[in-house]
Amino acid sequence: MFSKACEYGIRAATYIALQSLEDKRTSLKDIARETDSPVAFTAKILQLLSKHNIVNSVKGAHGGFEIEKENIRKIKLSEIVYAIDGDHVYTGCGLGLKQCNADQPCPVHNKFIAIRNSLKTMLERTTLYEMTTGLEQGQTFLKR
Amino acid sequence: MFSKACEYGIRAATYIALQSLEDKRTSLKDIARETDSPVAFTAKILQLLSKHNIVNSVKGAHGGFEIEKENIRKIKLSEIVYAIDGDHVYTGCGLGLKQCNADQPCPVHNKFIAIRNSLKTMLERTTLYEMTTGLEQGQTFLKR
DNA sequence: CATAAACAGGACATTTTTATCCTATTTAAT
DNA sequence: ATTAAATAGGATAAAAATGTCCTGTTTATG
Repeated sequence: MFSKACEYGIRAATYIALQSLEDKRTSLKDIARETDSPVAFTAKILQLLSKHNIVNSVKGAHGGFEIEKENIRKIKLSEIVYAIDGDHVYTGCGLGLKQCNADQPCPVHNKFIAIRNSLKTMLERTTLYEMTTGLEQGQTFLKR
Repeated sequence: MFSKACEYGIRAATYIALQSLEDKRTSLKDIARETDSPVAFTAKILQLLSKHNIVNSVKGAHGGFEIEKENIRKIKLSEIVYAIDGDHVYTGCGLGLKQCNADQPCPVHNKFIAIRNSLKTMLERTTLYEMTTGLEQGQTFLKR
């Protein structure tokens, strides 16, 4: 569904959100450990998320990553996916045709549209905040 | 959604089905041309589909690929996807966790399950025959 | 001011996916 | 029998994705 980079990105953003809710800034090292992701690769992805203003990065000693509390309930999964994987998930043809639309559709155009729309809707409706609920109580997990 | 190989595979199988409905056996060369796919790569994919008994390959002069007519209405898209991409589409965790299930779910487990189930159902319900309708009349396309 | 902790980013390495090439084998037709 | 048209399959190449390393810069703190 998503690239590895995107999977790591969602997990990282979720962990940062969880920490930010407790006013804790968190370091790359911690993020990678708590999401079971490769450190240096995660660094690249966080740079991306930072450039897209999804996370704030703070340099220097006591630096790290954080998300403004008020944004945690605003940021949607769709924004993270878009920042990392682009809009391919939403727009690309299921059979890989370059040109595939209502006028010149592939044989499964409409069926794929339906699936993709539900995926799109889901991603657009799911907030980072929602992602964090359950993590504290060990009901959901970001690694394993 | 699917790998390139799988996209080519679905397009190839659909074209072969279309030809087989008219009792025409079709060659790799034709398939690749009519689905705008790389010839040699398509050959590999057709070997896979042949091993999975989705298409029949006939060697030698006047050889090529075909699908038994009675099977065209039986073969589902899900079988083609499974032959090429395996079951990853259905089973893998949306956030890439190795272990993700109802007991130890990732934060979007249920939401992904829903999407994937609708994808699974769609693939299991769509037959190769259904893929071919519309191609003749230029209502749907396998290239472009 | 010096030091250590932390991110930024370029360069490089590895792995996977995609794609090509070549030779062998099969088979119809002359 | 020979030839030409096909697929099979191993080896190789190219491209993309994933992952690592190193140096530079920033910043809090002693």
